[in-house]
Amino acid sequence: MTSPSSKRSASESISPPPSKRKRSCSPDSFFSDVSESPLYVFLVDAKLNGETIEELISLVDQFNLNDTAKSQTGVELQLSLNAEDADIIVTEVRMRARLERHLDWVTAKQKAIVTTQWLRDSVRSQQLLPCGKYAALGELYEETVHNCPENNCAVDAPSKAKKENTNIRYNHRYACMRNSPLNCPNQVLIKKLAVLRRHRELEGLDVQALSYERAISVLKAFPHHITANDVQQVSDLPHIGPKILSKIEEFIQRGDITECNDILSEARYQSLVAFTEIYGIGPSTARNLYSLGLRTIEDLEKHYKDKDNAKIQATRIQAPAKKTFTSPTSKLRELGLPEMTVKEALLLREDLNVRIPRSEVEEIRDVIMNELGQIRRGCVSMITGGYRRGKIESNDIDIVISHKDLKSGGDEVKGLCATLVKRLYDKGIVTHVMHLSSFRPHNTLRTAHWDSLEKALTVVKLRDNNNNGTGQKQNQKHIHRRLDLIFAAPEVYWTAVVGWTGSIMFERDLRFWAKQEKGMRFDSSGISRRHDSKLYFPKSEEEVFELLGLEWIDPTLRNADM
DNA sequence: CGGCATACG
DNA sequence: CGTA
DNA sequence: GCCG
Repeated sequence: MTSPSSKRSASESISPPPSKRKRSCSPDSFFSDVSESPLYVFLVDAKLNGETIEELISLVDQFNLNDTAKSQTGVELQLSLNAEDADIIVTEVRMRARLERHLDWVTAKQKAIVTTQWLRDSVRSQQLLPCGKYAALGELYEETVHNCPENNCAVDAPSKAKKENTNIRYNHRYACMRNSPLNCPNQVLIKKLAVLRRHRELEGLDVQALSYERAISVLKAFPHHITANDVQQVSDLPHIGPKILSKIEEFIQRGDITECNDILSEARYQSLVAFTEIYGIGPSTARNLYSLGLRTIEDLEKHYKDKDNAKIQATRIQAPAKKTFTSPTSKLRELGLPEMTVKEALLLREDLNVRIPRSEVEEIRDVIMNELGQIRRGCVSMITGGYRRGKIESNDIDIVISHKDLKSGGDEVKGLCATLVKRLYDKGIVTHVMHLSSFRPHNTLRTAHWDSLEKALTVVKLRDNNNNGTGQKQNQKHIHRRLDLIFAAPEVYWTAVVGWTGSIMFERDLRFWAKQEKGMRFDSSGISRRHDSKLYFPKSEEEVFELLGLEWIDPTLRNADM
């Protein structure tokens, strides 16, 4: 999968202007007579095995033998021997560099470049389908749509000089192949769809919630404001099906979505949203509390008043008496750290819902790393999460920590997580520890993973050292902040960085892509091959992407969530 | 019609 | 189930 | 709810 020879750079090179082979749009083509000039199809054999090639060739024959198909489209298909003379390029290649080994970029831009699925579906449906959904390269999406034989008679005249083609990777099926900026031209629409998504999630309709999440993610990468003219293009996007498209159409027409307003006015929705803002209360618990008749945060406070030592996990209403959960208490208790209770989560709620400016994220990082420096030398760290994706304000702070020494570093960081957290707690910097994991003992049964990651989910509050001796209470500068510390062995540092940079949808699709298309397993503590569990240790973030066969995407373009 | 990320407590 |  |  490495490309040794053709390391041609991104510059457009040499080749003469390719013969502009434009299909005729003469009125003749509208009659059911098959036009004299066939539609030329070029198969890029890269990544196709012999069996697939045979299949594709026989599909072409099948199309030509099908009278319905021929009369509906008015063309025959003809395999082309070179890309230049073709109208449409069929390929399984998904990346520019790889494609450029088979045809030059200037030519590519004048063709419709589609996946093999386009051919399959076109033949099956006996017509030439729109290319948008089948564009093989996101980078050439516009060109593919424009050069698609299906529409090149219809939409030629008003071809507005489309220039804003710099953010072209937006139509891929996987979020990890799209450029998703922090803010996009369709934020208003997305915000309304997010209400539908949240509603499905709160009501336990996880699968529908996921669909909305994906649709939102796709729209997040869409490069321009959607108007009535774009409906076709939008419906061609992946993960936009009939249901969600109809919502989008409603929004285009009315500037609003009825179901969204209905949901927002539901008392139940409002309560569930409020409940789940408390750390440790998710959709299921929220619904249970609601069914007990509780409606407001005040109701919750009253409800938890007596049993104020209730652990957050104990909030379940219908205890499934069968399973006796082993108390997840042990680790914290060992270190003399108090557990998180609902009561405390309620007290923290206000603070934790306040966004954290970048400067304070850095301030906290500095304090933490200063403390760490006093117990271990040679540690390295990176702030990941929303901060790294460029957010002006973060919900929490994620710091990935490792050691600069690739060889001895694993031992250097082993156990460090608990040690550091204990120290920070004793100093009053860490006020709460919601979760603390240590190195798992090597599991000989499931050898796919080994011990490599420690993490602590904490709450911190920095001291306000603004005392001028009078002891007067000034405005408290610092409030409680959520801080996640992730300790990674040096070999998996970059994997952890990618894994903790997000966004969530980006991560899910990274793993999904790795599984579906690469037979790999990705988790923040390692990358491995699925069939033999061979492990990989990328030495930079770029190498992580390369290993997974992905183009590197800048962290600020990984904002695939709302 | 099955699958949808993955792991841990 | 909740969290990342 | 959408995809393969």
